[in-house]
Amino acid sequence: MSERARTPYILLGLLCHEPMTGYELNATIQRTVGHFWQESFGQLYPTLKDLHARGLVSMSASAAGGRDRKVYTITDDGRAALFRWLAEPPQPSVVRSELLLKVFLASLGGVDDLRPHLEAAVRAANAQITHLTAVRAAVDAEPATEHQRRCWLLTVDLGLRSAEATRAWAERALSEGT
Amino acid sequence: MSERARTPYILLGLLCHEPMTGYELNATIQRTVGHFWQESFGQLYPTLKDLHARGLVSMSASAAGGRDRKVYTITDDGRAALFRWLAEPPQPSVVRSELLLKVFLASLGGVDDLRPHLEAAVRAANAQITHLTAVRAAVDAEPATEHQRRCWLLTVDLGLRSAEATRAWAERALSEGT
DNA sequence: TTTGGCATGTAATCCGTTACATGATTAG
DNA sequence: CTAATCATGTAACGGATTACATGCCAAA
Repeated sequence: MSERARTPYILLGLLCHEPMTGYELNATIQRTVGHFWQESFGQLYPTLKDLHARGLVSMSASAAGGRDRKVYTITDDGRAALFRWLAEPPQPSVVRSELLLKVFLASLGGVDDLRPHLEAAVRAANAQITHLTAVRAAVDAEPATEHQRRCWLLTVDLGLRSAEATRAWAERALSEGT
Repeated sequence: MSERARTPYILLGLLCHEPMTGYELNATIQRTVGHFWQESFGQLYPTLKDLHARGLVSMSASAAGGRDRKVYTITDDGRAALFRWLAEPPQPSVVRSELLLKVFLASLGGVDDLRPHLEAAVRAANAQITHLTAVRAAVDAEPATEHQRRCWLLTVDLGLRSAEATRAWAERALSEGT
């Protein structure tokens, strides 16, 4: 398993809760950590295959009713690998904001070019706030321990703070006439 | 020029101000937009070559004193391509926070594993705030128009707000005992 | 003289997305 | 019947990083 790949760990982490298919893993990722993490099937399935080859997950295929279904279960080795990774300091995320790049370069041209971008940013931030507020409400309904819910809410909370910061920033920029 | 590549535009944008070498472009990127954008030489030099092949920049090589030096200047075509791109709605940035992933998965294991990560996040946010405060002070010393400075400060401002939001979040998480 | 800054580039690798390809089941 | 959901995968491509390779100039 390569050093920099992180897809394996989100999969191992979710499989720690319960065995799942690749399809279900994808849905769970979107539902729980979708606001700060995403995977594609093109990445997910090969990683699952690799994890299985390395013995970090076990797999039970059932072509029940003709529909393919491969349920993956985490192994002790998988759990050990996950916890080793969790203890390592997280790599700082690479930020690359196309919005800020266009804001920076807006000094070159007409100011009016910037307004639609900022207005879109406000709309996006509002949508994100709406979404995360709904997620926050939904967390309580989840069948999980108090501790699990608190960790999850923590991630939602930073998402909300970031979205609110972005909204406030964009609104101020708009009101100042850029 | 491929649809998704954005490296060409940061280069064209900076070359709009003044002709530069690849080496100088890299330094300028770090100094001005380093807090939300970064490039590597491995990406920069080939892109410059490509831009030249497409006539979006012109190049004058001078082996003055034995030291290689290729100064790139933006062309009218380059300026046109840049402004077309600037008018397009910015693509939302892909966020993938390893910190939040570990926070989310911390529900699985010991709470103590999370503390060092959060403390590191506070330190990183503080360092970022110190850095951006210095940048903000330095912008005034730059030889640029008022409008240019305002656009630049706008990007610094969002960086500061984000860093402050992250710091407040991490400190609260720590004080709540996770 | 040696370190650090200036200066340019290539090769290997890789993580990841998008598009493609296929098919069963279920609800309306 | 048909659309949405469940379900699994491959191939092509691509942007980007890292490591490698080279060499001059100036200052300490």
